[in-house]
Amino acid sequence: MDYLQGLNPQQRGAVEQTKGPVMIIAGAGSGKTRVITYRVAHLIRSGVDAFNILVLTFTNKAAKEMRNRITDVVGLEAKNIWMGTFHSVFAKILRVEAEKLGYPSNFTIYDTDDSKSVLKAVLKELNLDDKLYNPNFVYNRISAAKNNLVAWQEYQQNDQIQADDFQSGRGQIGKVYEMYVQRCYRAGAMDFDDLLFKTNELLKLYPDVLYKYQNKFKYLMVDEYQDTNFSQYLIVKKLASINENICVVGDDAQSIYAFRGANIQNILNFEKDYPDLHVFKLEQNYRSTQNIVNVANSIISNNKEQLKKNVFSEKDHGDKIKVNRAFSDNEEGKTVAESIMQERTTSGLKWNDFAILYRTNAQSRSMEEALRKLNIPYKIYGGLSFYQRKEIKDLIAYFRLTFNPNDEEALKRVINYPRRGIGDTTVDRVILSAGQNNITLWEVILEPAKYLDGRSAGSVGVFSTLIQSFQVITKTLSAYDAALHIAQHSGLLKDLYEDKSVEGLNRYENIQELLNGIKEFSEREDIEERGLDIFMQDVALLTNDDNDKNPNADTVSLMTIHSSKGLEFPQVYVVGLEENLFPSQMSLNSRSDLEEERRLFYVAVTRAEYKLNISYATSRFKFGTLINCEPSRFLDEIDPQYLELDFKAKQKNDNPFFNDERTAWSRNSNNGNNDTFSKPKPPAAVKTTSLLAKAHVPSAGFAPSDTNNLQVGMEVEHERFGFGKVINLEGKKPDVKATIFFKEIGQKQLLLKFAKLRIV
DNA sequence: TAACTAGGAATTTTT
DNA sequence: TTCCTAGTTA
Repeated sequence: MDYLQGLNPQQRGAVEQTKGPVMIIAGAGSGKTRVITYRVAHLIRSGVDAFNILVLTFTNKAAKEMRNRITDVVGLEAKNIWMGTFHSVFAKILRVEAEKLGYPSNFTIYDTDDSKSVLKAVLKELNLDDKLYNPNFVYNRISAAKNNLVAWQEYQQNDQIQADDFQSGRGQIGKVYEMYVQRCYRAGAMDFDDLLFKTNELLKLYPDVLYKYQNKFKYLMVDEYQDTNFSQYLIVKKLASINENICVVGDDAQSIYAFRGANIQNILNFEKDYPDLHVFKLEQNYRSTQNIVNVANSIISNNKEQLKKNVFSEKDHGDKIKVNRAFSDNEEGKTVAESIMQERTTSGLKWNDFAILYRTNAQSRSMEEALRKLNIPYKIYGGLSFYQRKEIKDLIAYFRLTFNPNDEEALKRVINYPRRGIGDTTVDRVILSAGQNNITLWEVILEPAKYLDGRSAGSVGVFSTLIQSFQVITKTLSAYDAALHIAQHSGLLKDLYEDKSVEGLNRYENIQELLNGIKEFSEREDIEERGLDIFMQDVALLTNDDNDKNPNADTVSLMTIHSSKGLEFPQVYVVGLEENLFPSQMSLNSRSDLEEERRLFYVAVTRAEYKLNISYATSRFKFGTLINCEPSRFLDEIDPQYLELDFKAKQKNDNPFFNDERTAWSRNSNNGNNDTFSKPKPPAAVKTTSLLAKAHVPSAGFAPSDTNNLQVGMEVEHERFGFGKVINLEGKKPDVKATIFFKEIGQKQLLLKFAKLRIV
């Protein structure tokens, strides 16, 4: 049991408590993965059959990493553990049991794009305005319903839900939900939420099936439990209800997916479900310096809803956290890039020791530009995943259609790509005809002469023959040969090959890469069935990092804070700490949303090992227009003793202006320093507040003065830059240039004919 | 049927 | 600002 050495008492307790319900509260950087892997290893070493263990994660990456690490400890036996994402594990079970629910076992899994496309078709058919019935909105509403196990019938009957929908003028959502479900069913397709929803249905309707899996999975572990939704919660609860050997691991402070239906109460209330629960708190942070951990703690202490814990670090105090203020988003990028450049030269770090984290993807642009100017290699994580690229989806749609010709989304995608003369009009006719005759689209296509007029019948006939030929060849060819055949004979490969643009070349290479992936799959020896159909079963559940070409390249990492969860970097830059950006404007309406933003900030801060830089800009471009920004309220919440303010304002004592009345500088008390959201502050914090001067709010009734008689030494107010003193005037009218020292942002040169100045 | 153009929207996103 | 979609025109 050598692996037990080197664990702290809490970690060891969590590993050794293998019986009964266990909750592990794992603070950031507390060695969570290690504990889970050792715990599973320990189960096996203690004689538990690996076949009886189920480990659920949220990402493929986490599952893969965990399996590798368990293999390191217990060897090949690790292969027999059921380990994977909620979606992949239950998709696997659903394929076995599908017929009980009226689905084919090779049902298609619709991704979000497919789902939205179905919704658009339904909205169109119901003649609903898709401004009001925004497909994204409707999708989220239906998704939320499914995640809370509200079926469409119930949705339509629930007074509260109906009242909400009617109040927002969207009374037809229930009807849309119903039709959406029927469309998916007709297409032999389940969406992501269905994989969990239908699993619940299965376990509810078939007690024998439930019993079978309860006995199979005698030991359950769930990672990132704070991110489970109700649907997931109930599956886990049911499966565990006989043996109650359930261990959940999570950190309520890092719950950042409530907006997708995650229910933080699942972890907060776990004790109520299992009164004889063993709780282990992993509180020692092995990742970050004390300063960083303390900053994180001071942030999260502003949240009301949380489990008590005391995260601490025994590392050095480390540097204080630098806070930088920039004039603009570009300036912010420049400062970050220069800082990275300098840090790397002085510290001997590699590029991939640095990460830039932001709240929204749009912020990457200014960072990228600045990095490019300094020739710093970088990589943006997130964005469009490999499997979401158009060309990949196109080819996969051919595969999907081959195995499940009822898959209408796949059909619509490829029926006229590459172009074969089947336009929208023809497709509409097919859809209409299917509706009139109460048959599937595929059945219409199989007999075009019967349902369509001459010209379109011909081209549709060619298409159906093509797909049927694919159905035949996939029966005999290997996955790779079949995939290549389809890529070639569909005309897709040729179409891409003929596009000689850079993007076209890229697309062609992506297809090659997909084919290579399939080739690898066909040659795998650890699985028996290696047909293209088997490859296809999981493909909808693959994402981004399942296809990272060279994960070890030495580049600076750029990503949203959401995608940084679980990662760590020696030096981290968190940018854009501004009101309405972080916290996001959309989160300001409710305490729970704001608390989620704060947890997000907590996640960002705890990514850093020993250097953390935070920055904000006082102005930035948003949708093409320059807007003023105020520093984030989160900055005020940090205990200032851990901060180092890295901008001009800190030299304020040298500045004669600061002897003036303070009122003009410090923010008025209801401005960001909102007592509803933050605790009362010690005096020190108030002082900091004035340092983090927000963008200037013009005095009431601000009106520009006539500046013809402006003299050196006069005090002025600028709409954006605030109050300042004229230091110099040069040039002839009308091109007089004034040098003004602004109290808040420092020296600026302004052309009087443009500048809107009020003489104070 | 296909290419072009103008208008509108634009957090976060493990599956 | 950019990106996407829907509508228009050739």
